[in-house]
Amino acid sequence: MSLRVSPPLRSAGFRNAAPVFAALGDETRLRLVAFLCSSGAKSIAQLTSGTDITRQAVTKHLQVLANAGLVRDVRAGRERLWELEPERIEEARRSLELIEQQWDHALGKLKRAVEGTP
Amino acid sequence: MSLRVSPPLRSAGFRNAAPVFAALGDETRLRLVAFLCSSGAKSIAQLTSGTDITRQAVTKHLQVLANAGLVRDVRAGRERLWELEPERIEEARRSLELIEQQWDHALGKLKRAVEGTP
DNA sequence: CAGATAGGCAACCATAGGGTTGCATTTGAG
DNA sequence: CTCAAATGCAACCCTATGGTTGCCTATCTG
Repeated sequence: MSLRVSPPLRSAGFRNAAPVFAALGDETRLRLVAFLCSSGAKSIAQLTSGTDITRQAVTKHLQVLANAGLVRDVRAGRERLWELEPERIEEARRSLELIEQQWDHALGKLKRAVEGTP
Repeated sequence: MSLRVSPPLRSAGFRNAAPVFAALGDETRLRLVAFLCSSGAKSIAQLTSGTDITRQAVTKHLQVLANAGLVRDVRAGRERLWELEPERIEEARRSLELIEQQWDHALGKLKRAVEGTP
């Protein structure tokens, strides 16, 4: 056994999902994402305001999110607006969905049998 | 603006999702999860075999996954079997779903208008 | 019992990651 | 033109993290 993953998971380009999850695996970044997704494009200063961390820290976080393809920047005059890139979120969600499906396929039958569902 | 997230996202206990994403944000751990989800419970030795890393490294990864609630261990004689805990996967998936919904709510109208959908 | 198999514990190492401070640069507003 | 706002760049700090090696413990199996 070589941690060989079953075909459906492999074909899904599962390994590519790790950087996205890693980017989402920080509370500050998760807040940034949540904020951006509900409020549209914001500048760095706007995103920093109300936080207890520095503007540079926020910039770094945005950079991480950008490298993961979760966010995109748009220059607007002297400010730089950041907005969400929902495709990657969707990709990540689908990856989790695939895992769940695989799980159901491998063990769900037993579960269904126990629960008495035909 | 204080990175104040909108009510639906807050009520979802969004911050709790960060550790789960962080745990999934490593390729090795992602493989472990994928493998466990498709093959059921495995011992540490089984999970290590076929990997280029050490058994102790695998143990550490499993510990991280366990701390995030993604996996659970069951003692069986002299070996320790690890199995997936799909609830957290489901939680994480729902978090992403929420973000997407929020995004659609905030900007989807514009999108739909552009695409000519009534 | 003896040996091999499965795992636990702990120290140690190197690098990445989250944050900060300090200063330079671009650009909108008077 | 001048100044303040919005960023960019870079060095630096500390801790977390992925990984290793070495050794000890538990437990099947013959």
